[in-house]
Amino acid sequence: MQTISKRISIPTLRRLPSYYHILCQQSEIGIEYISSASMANLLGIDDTQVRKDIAITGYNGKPKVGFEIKDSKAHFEKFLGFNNKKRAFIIGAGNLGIALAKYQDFNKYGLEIVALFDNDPHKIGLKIGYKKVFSIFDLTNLEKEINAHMAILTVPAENAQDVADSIVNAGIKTIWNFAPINLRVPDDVLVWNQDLIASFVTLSLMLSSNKQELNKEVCTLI
Amino acid sequence: MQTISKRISIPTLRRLPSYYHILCQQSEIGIEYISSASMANLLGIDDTQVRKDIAITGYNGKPKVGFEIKDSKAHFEKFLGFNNKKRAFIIGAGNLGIALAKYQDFNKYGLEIVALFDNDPHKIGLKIGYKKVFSIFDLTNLEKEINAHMAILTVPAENAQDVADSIVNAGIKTIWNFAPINLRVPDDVLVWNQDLIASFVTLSLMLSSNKQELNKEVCTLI
DNA sequence: TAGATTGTTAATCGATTAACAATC
DNA sequence: TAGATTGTTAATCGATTAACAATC
Repeated sequence: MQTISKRISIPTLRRLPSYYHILCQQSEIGIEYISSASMANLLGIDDTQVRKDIAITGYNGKPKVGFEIKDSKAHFEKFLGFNNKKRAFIIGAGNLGIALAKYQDFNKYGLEIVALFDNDPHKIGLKIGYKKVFSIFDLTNLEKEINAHMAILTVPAENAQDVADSIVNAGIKTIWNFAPINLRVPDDVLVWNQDLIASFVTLSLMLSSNKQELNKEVCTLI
Repeated sequence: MQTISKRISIPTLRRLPSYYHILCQQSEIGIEYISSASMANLLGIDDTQVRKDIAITGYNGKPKVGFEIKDSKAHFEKFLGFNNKKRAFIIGAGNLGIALAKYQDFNKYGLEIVALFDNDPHKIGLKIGYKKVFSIFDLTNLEKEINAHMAILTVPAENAQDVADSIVNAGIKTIWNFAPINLRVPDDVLVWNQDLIASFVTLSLMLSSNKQELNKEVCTLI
């Protein structure tokens, strides 16, 4: 298990997966080494940033040659915790909840979706792939049994606060929130907002207000 | 039409939708005024930030009372461009593409999804709600006819670069990219990454590395 | 060796927060 | 009026970028 000594800033944490994506892409085309300058160029950022970010994860490049792709890729896989599975419940078996439940790739990155929950009697008992849809009233019991690390909240905005309360009551401490709403939760619960509406609105603001500056800009929304 | 004099920073742009969410919530419970301190408290940020952010959109609060909710809500609706419809194509009629196509709320916020595209002959011709699935080969022609403002890319990572090339060739200048991959596009094309895998990875890094600091923290991922 | 690229320290830049006069 | 809250200027903080010695 990796021990992180220095605190890693959120901007850095957000960039780490991008480096991993690049290492994968380069690995596939059979390249052995890549420089921080190449990575920076692909991402539209500064090369010093790349070296600093990678350094803080505890990996070292080689002067003169750069970063060994296979080796650093393996390092990232360990550091990013792909083998350390996090169990999650999806709360809300609507279109988005089902789409996320069916998204196979999550597994490769350490996310194991174990079940779905809904309040619609017609949905309870259904199977999404191998994952069963349970009644929201069974959440507390199943959490006791399975001890999921997080709840992925994909219910309509109107119900999101009530459902968040149930999640908190069930003892789950992390909510990945897809509802376009500001949840009120106790201090020890982490809410990670993934508001696609806000994301779209921000994008369209960028388009209308900052158009002249967009060239060469690639925006990451994590 | 709103004219923006000062450039608005991306962190500010990302916070604007949150203020709107709060105004909506407060409006529903019938409150007339809200102070920047209350909003800041709900979002876990500083109240000066709230006042500065709102000021830059051209709205003014009232000393002693705060921000008039109905009025500022209307201001935000105009400023955030909800009535200025942006037409979009969804490229990739998989689970996620279909979920987004069925998401009614986008319309209220100015996003009009007009059609879907796929390369699977079994999907071409299907209707998702009122939206038809076209062949990816029809993209250029339909873009000439409809002039969509953006492409929402929801194909598997393996095909994302090829499909992005088609999107660029069709003349679309904005890509909202849900594929977990770094796209290469010409300088005049904006890529807005919405990589849910990277988002999950960042979240799990937060959980493992910064656990002690998470209290009271609410994270927005836009 | 010379040249390229690293890791790291110092400088810059910009965002956040503090302080406070202006205002209803 | 007094008190609360605003808008804004100044100070702080932290992230990004520049500079450069160390290294293979």
